[in-house]
Amino acid sequence: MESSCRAAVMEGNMGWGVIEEEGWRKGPWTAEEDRLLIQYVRLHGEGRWNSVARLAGLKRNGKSCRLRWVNYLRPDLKKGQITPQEETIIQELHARWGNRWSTIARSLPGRTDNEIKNYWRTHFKKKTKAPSDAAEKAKIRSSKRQQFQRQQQQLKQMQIQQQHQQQQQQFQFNLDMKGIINMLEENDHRVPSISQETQEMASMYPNTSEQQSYFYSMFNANDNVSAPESSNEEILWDGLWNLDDILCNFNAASATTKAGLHNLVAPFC
DNA sequence: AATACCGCCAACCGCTGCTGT
DNA sequence: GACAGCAGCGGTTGGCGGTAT
Repeated sequence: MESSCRAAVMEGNMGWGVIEEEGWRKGPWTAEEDRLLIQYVRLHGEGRWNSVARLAGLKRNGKSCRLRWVNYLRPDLKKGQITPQEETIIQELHARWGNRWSTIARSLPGRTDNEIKNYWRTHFKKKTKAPSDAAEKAKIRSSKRQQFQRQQQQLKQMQIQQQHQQQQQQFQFNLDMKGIINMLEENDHRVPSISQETQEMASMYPNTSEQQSYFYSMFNANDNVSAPESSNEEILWDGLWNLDDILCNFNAASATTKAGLHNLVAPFC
C-alpha cells in the first residue's frame, strides 16, 4: 500500500513508468496494477505469468508480474524489519550456502530472496569484505555445490514427498486443535499451565504418534523434550526457524490463558 | 541551510535450468 | 536429442529519505 503510493508518486515525479517498444510498461507499479495482479492470482493462481498481460489487462511482462507478486503482493509476506533471530539465521545459512538467497529465504517464512539479499548487502557485505580472489573461490565452491546438489537431488525429491505428507497430516492436526480450542472456549474455564496442557492435548491423540511428537517438539523445546529426529539437514534448518517463530509466539502469549493458546496455534493456520 | 553520504528497497537485467513438444 | 518457452535466481541499478558534515 505505502509502496504503491510511493510508486505512484515516483512515477508522477520522475516520468518513469516507461512504455517499452514491445508495449510493456516498466518502472514502479501503480495501485491499479497491483489490484489487477491480485485479482488475476485470485482467479488463476500463481504461475503462467506470461498470460497475465492478456488475462488481467496488464501492460507488464510475465517476469515483472511474477516479481511484483513474489516480492510484494503475496499475502503470506512478513512485513517489518528483520528480527535478530532472522538475522542470526541469515548469517548461519549464508555461511553454509553462500549467496543462494532463494534457498535461504525458504528457511525464513514470509521473507523473500530479494529482501534477504538486500539485507545482506547493506548489513553484512562490508563486514565480510573478502580477499580479491573471492569471486574465483566462489565459482569453485559453486561448481562443487552444484555437483553435490545433483547427487542430493534424487534423495531430496523423496524427502520432499515425505515432508509433504507430514504437512498434510499436520494441517489436519491444526484443524483438530482449533476444534479443541473451541471446546475449551465453550467450557470457559481457566487453562492450566501450558506445559501441562500440551501434555493433555497430546494425550488426546493416542493413535497419532507423529502428531503427538511434533506437538511436543513445538511446545516443549525449552524443556529438553526430544523433538522428532530428521535425517535431512535442510529439513532441520527449515524447522529451526519455524520453531523460533513458535517460541516467540509462546513468549508473547505466556499468559496462561485460552487467548495465549490461540496465538500458539495461529501460526500454523 | 546546503549538500554529501549512506542505507534501504523496488525493480530490472541477464543467465540458467526445467519442461513440454 | 534438439529446440523453444517459461519460471526462477542472483546481480545490479537507481531513487528516496534520513543523517552527518
